[in-house]
Amino acid sequence: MTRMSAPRPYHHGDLRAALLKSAERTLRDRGVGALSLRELARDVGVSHAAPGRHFKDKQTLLDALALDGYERMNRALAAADRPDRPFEERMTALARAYLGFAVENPELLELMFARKHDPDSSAQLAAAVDHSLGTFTRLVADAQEQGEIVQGDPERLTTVAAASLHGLAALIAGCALDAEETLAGLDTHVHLLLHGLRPR
Amino acid sequence: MTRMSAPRPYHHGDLRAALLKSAERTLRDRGVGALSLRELARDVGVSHAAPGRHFKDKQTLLDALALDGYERMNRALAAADRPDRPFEERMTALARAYLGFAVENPELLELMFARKHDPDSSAQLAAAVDHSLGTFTRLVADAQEQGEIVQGDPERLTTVAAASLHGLAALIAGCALDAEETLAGLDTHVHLLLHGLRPR
DNA sequence: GCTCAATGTAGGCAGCGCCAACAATGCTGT
DNA sequence: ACAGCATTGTTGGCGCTGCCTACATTGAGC
Repeated sequence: MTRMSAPRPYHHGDLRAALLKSAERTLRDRGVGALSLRELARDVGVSHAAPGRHFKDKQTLLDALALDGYERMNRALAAADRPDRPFEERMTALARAYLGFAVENPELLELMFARKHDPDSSAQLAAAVDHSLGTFTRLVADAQEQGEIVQGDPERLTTVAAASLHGLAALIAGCALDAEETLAGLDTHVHLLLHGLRPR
Repeated sequence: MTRMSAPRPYHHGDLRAALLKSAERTLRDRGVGALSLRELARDVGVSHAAPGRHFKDKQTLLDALALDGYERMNRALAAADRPDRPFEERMTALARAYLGFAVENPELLELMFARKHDPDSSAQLAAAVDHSLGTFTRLVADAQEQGEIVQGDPERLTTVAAASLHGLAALIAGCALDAEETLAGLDTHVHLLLHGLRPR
């Protein structure tokens, strides 16, 4: 019995993961606008309705991509943190990790910070965001304890730092800033953030 | 001759403006994802292909919306600037103007900073971005001249300030920050930005 | 007043997301 | 062992979309 090119068994085995992987690649290569469930199904080699078994919605798939993005980013942030180092060094390392992720996954970042999410996913996404912010909040709290930064509502200080970094990321993603140049000047940027724009 | 409810003349008169106006409303009410050229045509009362006479593309219409957004934003920034005032006051006023615009036009802002633009529009959009940044660059240059802020590459200092504000805007747009709360704490935010996080 | 460019209309095409009906598969209890 | 059933994949179809082409109407310039 010659069977030509071993047809895939009726059941894929791990279609959900395969779809996410393929979607992640398309997202990176051609942007979120080019993502289509039907093309995704073709790429993976299943019928056009198969993805519907794993993602009730296109939005649900996008949310799953975003969640995966948060998990990777949070791992990167955790790996970059050096709690035993002085504040500025820690902050710079975290900034580098965050911006590195942003530069390499601009479309994904856009998805992660998009305002539209399925209600079912938003709880998990909110938790992931909290986890990311938590890394910075911990840093701020530690630094306040050591007297390395000013007192005051730690949440506000975290916001100042996070907004600065996220702004850089967003400007890079929007091509308003050059990625390499920004990364090269990141130490100075963080220094200015910590020491202020006013002369001392 | 009774003509019932005076049918619109064959030529609309200013279809382009009408389309942009209707699109802006839909964008604000239901987001960019809900924008459809055909629905737009129905709303304005023309045939489904009429918009194509004024916008070669859907992207071209989005770019036109973004450009209009920049013009309104730049007017708001220009109106808020008070060149005769001290640096911190000027910066706070600009920050308030920018964030006010961001809070009231989150979807539009997303469009303005989107990475995908038609090549024909991108020159005008780049000019509009430069105009926006120019307001801040001028502020930084003035302040350096007065010795109110540190010396150094003014472009870098502008980036620090712009990234911070844009980050706040993006976080608000992504619902990661509460709009009113952020606006209420804006003075403090700018103060921290200027004076740094480190104790003096 | 004729001509022509500009602008609006009608119809059609392929692709999309989503849905419902059906088919193949593998798990589970007896 | 195998019947029953939930899971997962397939097929077909609906209405929508953006875009294209051919045609109709209009206003402006000669």
